[in-house]
Amino acid sequence: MTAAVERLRELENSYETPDLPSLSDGLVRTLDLPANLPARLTIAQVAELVGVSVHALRYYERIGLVEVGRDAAGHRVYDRDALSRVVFVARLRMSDMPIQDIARYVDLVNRGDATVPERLALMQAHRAAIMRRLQKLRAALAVIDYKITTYGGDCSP
Amino acid sequence: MTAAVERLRELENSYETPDLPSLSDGLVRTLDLPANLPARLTIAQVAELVGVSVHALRYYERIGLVEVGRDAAGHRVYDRDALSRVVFVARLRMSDMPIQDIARYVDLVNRGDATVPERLALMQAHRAAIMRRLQKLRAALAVIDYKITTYGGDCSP
DNA sequence: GCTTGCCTTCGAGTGCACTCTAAGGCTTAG
DNA sequence: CTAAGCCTTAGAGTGCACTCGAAGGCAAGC
Repeated sequence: MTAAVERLRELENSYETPDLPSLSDGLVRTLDLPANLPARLTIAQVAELVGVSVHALRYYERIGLVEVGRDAAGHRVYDRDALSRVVFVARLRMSDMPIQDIARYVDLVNRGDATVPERLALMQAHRAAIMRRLQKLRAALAVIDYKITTYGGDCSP
Repeated sequence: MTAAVERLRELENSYETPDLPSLSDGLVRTLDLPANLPARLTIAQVAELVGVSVHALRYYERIGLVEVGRDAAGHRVYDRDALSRVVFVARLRMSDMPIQDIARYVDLVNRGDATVPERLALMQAHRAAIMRRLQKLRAALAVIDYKITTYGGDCSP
């Protein structure tokens, strides 16, 4: 558990975590859920915790990304499992994975162990997409820095 | 001119250009336009060169991001200026700057030198946005790598 | 008992950035 | 002469990912 967190930090640092203040992205940047969380959360609490809107949470449920139970009053009750799922989905969204791909992945998980290779392939493809995105962003950043430092402020490339 | 290109490379490298094959992003990653380009290009040539669709180019013109001349037949003629502008816009889009912000910037440029500080501020704000985006992507990448390496393939966070 | 404030559903609406369609014009090749 | 293959316009359509609205349920506080 703590080892997992350490490994995460390690991986994260190996990609040059910058010196900017690390914005709180809700739970999305922790690997294990905090142990002191209540076992059953309301939709508002999950939204706050994970950093997405309640609207988005309901939407995720509607399109089948998460299953969430209900209490006697018909209100959603997020248990540990549901919270895990939400955090997972939020992470993938954070890296711009299209909802459709996330849905596909979730579907594969629901289909059972036979789909493991396909899931892995999906993740690896997404990893490659993130790498490309990073590359482009870094290039853009370099251009913008060039523009800022040399100054000028015109519209030339 | 060559010094400028060198400086760009330098900046780019200072952000750890990864070892992935650098995708051809049209002209968007070069600082100076190649000298051997024809002085007047058709919309299709610009689209090919810059890596955006002709539809997008027309759209950019329609919303006022670029001004483009016409030939006798009413066809668009992109001169050096227009091409510069397009490359500039494409670069900003590449880093996910919203069209509205780009339009604002272009508008400031058209307004003249008095707007220079505001333009600089806009660029700096955008730079900060890119840094945040990079940060999030790196974090997401770390999580995904963790998932891929430890394997498992489930939906837990 | 009523207001406040959270929650519910379903369906419709929004914003962004294109993307495409329809109807037509010019130019060159066969 | 005509067909191919570019281009033009205005306006409508698309896909994504939410986001909101309307109408109503339930529980706590005044």
